Order: sequence, then structure tokens, then C-alpha cells
Amino acid sequence: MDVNQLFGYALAVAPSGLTDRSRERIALRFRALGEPTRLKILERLFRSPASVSEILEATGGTQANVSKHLAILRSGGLVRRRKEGNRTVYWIADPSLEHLCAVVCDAVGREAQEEAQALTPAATRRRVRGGAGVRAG
Amino acid sequence: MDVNQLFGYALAVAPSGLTDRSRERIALRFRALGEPTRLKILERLFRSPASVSEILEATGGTQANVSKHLAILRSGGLVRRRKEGNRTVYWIADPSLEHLCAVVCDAVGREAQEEAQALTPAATRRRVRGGAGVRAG
DNA sequence: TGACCATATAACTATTTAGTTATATAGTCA
DNA sequence: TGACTATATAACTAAATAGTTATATGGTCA
Repeated sequence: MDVNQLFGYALAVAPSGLTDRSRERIALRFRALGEPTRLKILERLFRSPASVSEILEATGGTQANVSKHLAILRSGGLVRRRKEGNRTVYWIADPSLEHLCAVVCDAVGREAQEEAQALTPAATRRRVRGGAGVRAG
Repeated sequence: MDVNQLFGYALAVAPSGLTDRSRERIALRFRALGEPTRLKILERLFRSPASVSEILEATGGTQANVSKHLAILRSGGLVRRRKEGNRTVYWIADPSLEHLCAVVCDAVGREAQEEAQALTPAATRRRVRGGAGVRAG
């Protein structure tokens, strides 16, 4: 996938800027991603679809709370679910999501590394995680 | 940029899952994106760096409110600023951000389109925005 | 210097949200 | 059927957040 092509498309969808409505939708989705417990849930679901109990094992916390977070992820369109007998199985709705998380993960990781370097005496810098061959931008 | 390579990198950074610390950082960034006014601000800054007054022109609202949102974007690491005499000029800190927004924009746009089709009589579907050649996943 | 910009921040209110406990819903299995 | 399991939801509290008005900070220009 080509980045500029993609953004070109996004602009083409809204040549004179986004509508309030779609901006609200986009914000909703980002907000759904803006909570550590929900990120933990998604990390689990990136591995494979999972029932609530399985998710609960991965995240800890109370069942009620995880259930609520799942509802939020669902209303943000990030996960879907189906009933399977007694259980409810959730999965990642949108394949672009993993990509999305990776981009932020990468950016945050890079910045953390830069900060670490700024705090690290120059002499030791070459020993700090050398392999950052992947760039997001 | 290759998606799988990118996510591979993200996983490599945290082979046994993210730390609480970095998950919190990532959430902070997503949360900063989870508000329509802030998205509006970013839309303006994607065009070019801009002073607060210029941003204000693009977004509307009060100066105090925009200033507060800029502070939030800044603390999330999404924008930077420099003083220029009387003014403060803000710009997008991270080139991956535009990409990020494009991915979500695209996903939301695609879903909206699917919903629209679901609500549209079959006979008219072929007339609905045909060109969706770009895919996010 | 003083009047005037541009921007940031403080103090406040109303709303939203995460987390809790208790309970409701609905499937399974004896 | 009744006990049990899995999940969702309601009601509540505490904390976070968006927006407001008023004010502080710091540059510019006469």
C-alpha cells in the first residue's frame, strides 16, 4: 500500500475537508483506541479471535469492566463478535487496525528511543538498540 | 513501507507484549486524536505550519479552547511549536501522523460507504461512488 | 514608557468515562 | 426442571475532560 496514494484517497473523499459527521466518527475510533485496557484487549485479539473469558485471562481486571470495554471497541467499529453457544467470540473487525497500531507503536518507540539517547551519556549511545531499520514516515 | 515489516518491528520492540508504560504512551497519543476539534487543528496543520490565529481561523471556537487543545496535542507528541516574535507557530511533529489519519479516514469512509449501500435499494448501488481502488488492509 | 497585540493559563461548570458491585439474560448439562 | 456457566447491563462513584470567562505573560510599536 502506498502512503501518498492512501492519503490522496482520503482527501478525495473530502475535497474541502471532512464533514463534522465523519470527523466525529474518526474521533470516536481514535478515542476507542485511547485507553490502555482496550489496547491490551486488541493485543490479545491480534493473536486470534477470543471469547470474553480468554480475553479476560490476557487482560486481567473484572469481567464487567472488560465487557464494557468490548462494547466500546464494538461501537467504535474496531471489533466484531458472534455468539458461539454459551460464549461470545470477538475478533478484529478491520485489518487496517493492526497497521494503525503498528504505526503508532513504531512512532512512540522511536521517540522513546530518542529520549533515552538524550538522557544517555554519549559514550554509551552506540550500544543502544541499533537495528532501527524500519521507518514509518 | 511494508505493513507486515512494520508490525513485525513493533512486535520486535515488545516481544512479550507492550509494557504498561509504552501502552500508556500509545493510548495517550490515540486519545489526543480522539476529539473533533483537535482533528480539525491537525487538518489545518497538514496543509502547512500555522500560528494560533491562523489555526483559529480554520477551526473557529475560542482562542482559549484552541490553545488548550494545542497543549494536549503537544503533550501527546503530535505537534511541535516555536516562538516567532509575537506568535507561536505549530507544526506536525511526526510524519507518520498524516499516514495514520489517512488509514482511519479510509477505513471509516469505506464503512460509511458499506452502510450507505446497505441502506440503498440494490438497483441504485452501481451509481454509488465507484472508484474505491485504494484499500487499507 | 504605555497601549496593543498574540498566546497561555487559571478557575470554574457540565459532561464523559473508567471502574466497581450487583443483577439480568441466556446457553449448557445433569 | 434446576444448578451452573458465560456474558451483558444497570446503578453508582471518582476521576478526567471540553468548554467557558477572566487574567497573566510577553512581544511589538508609537
